Amino acid sequence: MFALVDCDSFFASCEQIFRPDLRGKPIVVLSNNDGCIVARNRQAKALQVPDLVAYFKVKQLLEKQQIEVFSSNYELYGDISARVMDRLQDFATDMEIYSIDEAFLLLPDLNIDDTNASQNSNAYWQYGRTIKKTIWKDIRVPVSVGIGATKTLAKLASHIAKQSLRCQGVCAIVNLPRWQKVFSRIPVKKIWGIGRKYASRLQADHIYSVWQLLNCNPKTIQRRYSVNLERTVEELNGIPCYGLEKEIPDKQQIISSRSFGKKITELEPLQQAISQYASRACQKLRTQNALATTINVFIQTSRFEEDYYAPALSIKLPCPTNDTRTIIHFARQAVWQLYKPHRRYAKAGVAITEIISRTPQQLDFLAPVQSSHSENLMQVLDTINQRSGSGTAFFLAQGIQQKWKMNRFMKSPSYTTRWLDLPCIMIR
DNA sequence: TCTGGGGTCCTAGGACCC
DNA sequence: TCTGGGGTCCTAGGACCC
Repeated sequence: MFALVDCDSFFASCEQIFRPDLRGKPIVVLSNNDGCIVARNRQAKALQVPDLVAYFKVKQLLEKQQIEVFSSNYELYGDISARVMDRLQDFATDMEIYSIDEAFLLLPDLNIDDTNASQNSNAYWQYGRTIKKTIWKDIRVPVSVGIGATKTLAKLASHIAKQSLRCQGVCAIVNLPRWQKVFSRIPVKKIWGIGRKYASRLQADHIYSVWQLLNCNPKTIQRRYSVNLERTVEELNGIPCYGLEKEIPDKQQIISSRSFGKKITELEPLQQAISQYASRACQKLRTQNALATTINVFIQTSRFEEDYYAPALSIKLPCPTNDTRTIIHFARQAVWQLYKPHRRYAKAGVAITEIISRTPQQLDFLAPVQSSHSENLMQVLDTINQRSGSGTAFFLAQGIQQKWKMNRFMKSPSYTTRWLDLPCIMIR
């Protein structure tokens, strides 16, 4: 049996750990730059605060309802997540960390009588309750637990666990026929793997509820929709199509992008921002010991304004590399080409779209290779940032960070050409 | 004035070859 | 010049997830 353990409104719950006075009160957490709402606790949802809505649109509502608002703190959330995952290990024979706030657990055999479905279901429910109580007791994070024979059923169970108060945060789907009534009332779009588009196509075919989809012929579904949806139908019937994915696979692409707090119209700040993203992407690249062969650079004005301008440029690198300076160089060049003046840029980013692993064979094959000087410099950079916090060591191309006064550099006419790949270390 | 930041997989269609 | 089938590879776009 699989269990899906899902932290309840995770970011909000993390904030509450340090603000126990806010327990039972409505709170929301905002995205980067406080752009929009990314997490709401149960009380905030009850007050009709919508998800992923622009902050400015609901600011008044939030103030009127006295809803506490937090800027996001991803380092903190990562830390709490690691503690939750660590604790969950004790309850599983195997485990997959699915996202920052979710994990699939393969449950141990509970040694129960297979012929007695209701006893069976109760045993799993009790087990789920123990998980929930333990995580709350040890870490003060509320979780929901869904249990089922497949990942899709476990997901569905966790949805039911969150919806119904009677579940007390835990739902075990053991004997499918008993769930006909409940499944008939749940719309298909609540199923893992079914989004807006599939839901409306299914609706056009008069398939509305989970129970209806469960009773469809998988092969028909495959022909009419896709193999994925066919697998979903199988999984709903308790036939596993997906196992635990234990190993974290190396990323096939790495994206680093941000919306700006304030719109940018000038070229240089845009290039500094791009340099910043290029640097982050390279850092991620090096942690998986890989090299980039192609990057994609994009800049965008706001989608919400007229005359939306969102060009992108894909660049094949002359040789595979993970040297921040090289990627910065090409990324800046791309921005220079894409840039048009008199526009208000709202967002930019760098994506490393083609990645190769840095195996010895690859390096032999792919000459010329990075110099050892480059390797050493990147290692020093990463080590400093690991030990002293990210952003401690960087390149001048990324712009002068924090409160640094580097007027002499910045005002020099040759600043952009001569010192761009100069490494800098910030002294705190 | 202010509107997230990541990812994966599948499929259809075009280019090209025999 | 037109007609035909079978196959692979690549890419863009669509759909989904958190």
